Formats: sequence, structure tokens, C-alpha cells
Amino acid sequence: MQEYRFSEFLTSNIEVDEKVLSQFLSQNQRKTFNKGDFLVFAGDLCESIFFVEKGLLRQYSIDEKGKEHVLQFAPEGWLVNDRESLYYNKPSKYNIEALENTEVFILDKKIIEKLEEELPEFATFNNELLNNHIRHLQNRINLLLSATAEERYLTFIKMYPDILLRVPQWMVASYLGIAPESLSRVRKELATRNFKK
Amino acid sequence: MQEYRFSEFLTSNIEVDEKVLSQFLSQNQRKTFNKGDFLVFAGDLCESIFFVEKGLLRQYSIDEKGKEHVLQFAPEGWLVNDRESLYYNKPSKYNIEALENTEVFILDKKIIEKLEEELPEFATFNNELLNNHIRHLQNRINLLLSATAEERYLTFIKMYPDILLRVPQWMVASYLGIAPESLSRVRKELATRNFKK
DNA sequence: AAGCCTTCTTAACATAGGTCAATGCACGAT
DNA sequence: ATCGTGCATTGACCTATGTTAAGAAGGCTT
Repeated sequence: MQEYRFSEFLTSNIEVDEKVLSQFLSQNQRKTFNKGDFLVFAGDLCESIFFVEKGLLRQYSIDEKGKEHVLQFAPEGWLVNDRESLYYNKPSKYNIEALENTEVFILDKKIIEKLEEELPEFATFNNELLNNHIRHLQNRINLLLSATAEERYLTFIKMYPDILLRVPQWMVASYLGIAPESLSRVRKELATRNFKK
Repeated sequence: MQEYRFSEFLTSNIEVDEKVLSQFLSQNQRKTFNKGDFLVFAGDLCESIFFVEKGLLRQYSIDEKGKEHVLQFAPEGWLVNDRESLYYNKPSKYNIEALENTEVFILDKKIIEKLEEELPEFATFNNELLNNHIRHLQNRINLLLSATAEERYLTFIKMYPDILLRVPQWMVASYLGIAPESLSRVRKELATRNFKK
């Protein structure tokens, strides 16, 4: 579980003077959460953007029947926020919870906008990040539309082998949109099939 | 079926001088497609961004079993492109097809970047667009994870009543991730239920 | 007007995956 | 060491949705 500072995230992706950068990023934007803590509760307003420097977050909703649905996991180097709150001042539909002791760097919309104005390179980079995020979401939608439980699981293993080891299995099931018992069954089936070969 | 020019899209969302704008946007970026035409075939490289000025597009994949899955519909005022191609120079997984006679305004990455550099307001606006798109995709994922066929359909009706009338029902089913026959069943069920009340 | 697509519907049947309940296991707290 | 809690597994059963196949209603095309 490495650590990944936000400043490092920036300097390793865009050309920018360390000093210029430091004027944007103050130490007090860093915050620590313990395993089990909530960064955001559904119903809250959430106008911050969280960059995970260390640890692991999950963003999830709870439906009327009380079931949880994982929208995303966020390990080191990932950004999480609630767009509904950030751009429409609406209460969030999603909880954000720390699955491990987690350090986040907290950004607000104004800082992002300021960075974009002052550093055109950042604007381009941020754009790519957003587009990349969209790409991921689209691929996930495509998977949810077309793939069986087994296919979804296999894709997950390939894409996020690290996360697989850091979260309980039922959360993976929740991310995949299947029941935990079903995932158990899929795994059993895969195991016996591999054994036979 | 109204018409929505890209220039109008910009001027109605950001403060910008018409003349400044016109230097970016030339007439030859406009293109017309007939119903049934393909703008992009899966496997193609697609480095353009399409803004729909008139008409209707759909972006969809075809899985190994030959089934189509609609990633999105794009009526007037919507942007479509393939991020996989645009940012990673990879062949597209998705087809883009004109469902009606359609006029699109074609942008490439460079124009977007230039607009962002020259017009900070555009950068902010574009950012909001991308974030809004992410928000939509997240909500759709959440729906796919948690909702039954009926709930998905009801949500679709509320969100896209216009599109409902412009595309065949089986495409809606494909967008919702259910079989056309299932959608038929859902509709019947809804009809009899409303009748009983 | 006839014939041909395409779409939608319906019904019978099949199945992946959900639900419920019981068991066992691992691990942290006492 | 023991208890309790949360997680994973398993099996029996159930249900929503997929599949297959057929027929009916429009709407193009010739």
C-alpha cells in the first residue's frame, strides 16, 4: 500500500514549477480518516473533491430495500466526489466510506478552476482525466449491459487485482451487480473448471 | 425536431464574442448523414467529437453473440465520441449510427484544446459538461446495479420522453439492458395495472 | 394492390441468478 | 481460552428475465 501525494500526482503528469504549485496547495487540505469512517453520508451536501493519497475508499448507494450498491472503489491516486452535489448543490445519493485508514487531499471546485486558469497544462490534463473517467464508466455500462456474472468477475480480476485483495468479497459482488452468494457460486465453478484442465 | 447549432450552443452557455468564435468554427466542419448511415464503425479509429445539430444518433456495441447494446442515444445538442480512440488511439468498440437524417458539427481534440487555451470560460464550461456527463453515467450505473426492468423503463420514460418516441422499442430495451420481449411484458403489466386503478 | 420487411406482442418453456437458511471459519475483544 | 461478529460457502427453492417461436399490424417498395 504505497502512498501517493497529490503534488506528486501533478508534477509527474504536467510540467510545473514546484514553487508555483506550492502556492496552490496548503498542508491543511490533507485529512485522515480511520477505517469505517464516513467522508460523506448520503443526504449530505458534498462540495469537495477527494484525492486518495493513501488507503481505500468506496462510494456506494443504498436502495429502498436497504441494499448497498458500490459505485466505485478508490485506492491511492484516485479522485472521488459527488457531481450531483458539486455542480447542482443537491444532496448526495452516495455514501463515501473509508475501507482502510485513509489519507485524502481535499480540493474544492475553486481550486480546480484556479489551477485551470493559471496553468493551461493543468486544464488539458484535467480534461484527459475526466475523459478517461468517462471512458471507464462507459466500459462498465457496456459490461453491465452485456456480460454474465462470471464475465463481470473475470473482468474485475483483470482490471483491479489489487482491489480484489483489499475488500471483502461481498463488496466486489455489490460492485458487479450480483448477489454475494452468486459470486461464491461463480468462484466455485471457476475453481472446478480450472482443476479439471 | 428542432435544430441546434454548435455556435448557438456556445454563445448561449458562455460569454464570447461572435467574431472571436467564428475564427474557430468554419463551415466545413458540418456534415450530413442519412438515416441508417454510420459515422463510425467498431474497429475504426475515431478521433472526432460529434455535436448533433439536428437528428439523432446512437452509439452501440455488438457482443460475441451478435447482440447489440446501446451505450447512448444522442439527439440535438448532445456530444458523442469515442474516448478510447480519442485519447488512446485505439480502435473503437462502438458503432455510431444515424437513426434519422442527421447534421453534426465535427470537432477534433485540437480545436477543443485551442478553445480552452484562448477562452478560459470555455474551459470551465467544458469541464462542467464532462462532469455532468460523468454524473449521468454514474446514475445509469447505479440504476443498472439496483433496478428491475420495470424501474429502468419508468426512469427512461421520465428522463427521455422525447427519445422514447423517436426510436423503436427494441432499442430502448437494448439501452435498458433487457430483452425486447421483456420490455413488451413490462409495458403490458404497466398498462393493466393502470387500467385497474 | 400485393408482397415483404420490420416491429411488437404473446405464450410456453428454460435458466441465470436471487433468496433464505444453515454451517463453518477466522479473527478481534474480553 | 472463549465468545461473538462478520464473512464465505452451500444447498434447496423461487422468480425475473431470457429464449424460441409464432402470429398480427404497419409501412415501404414494386
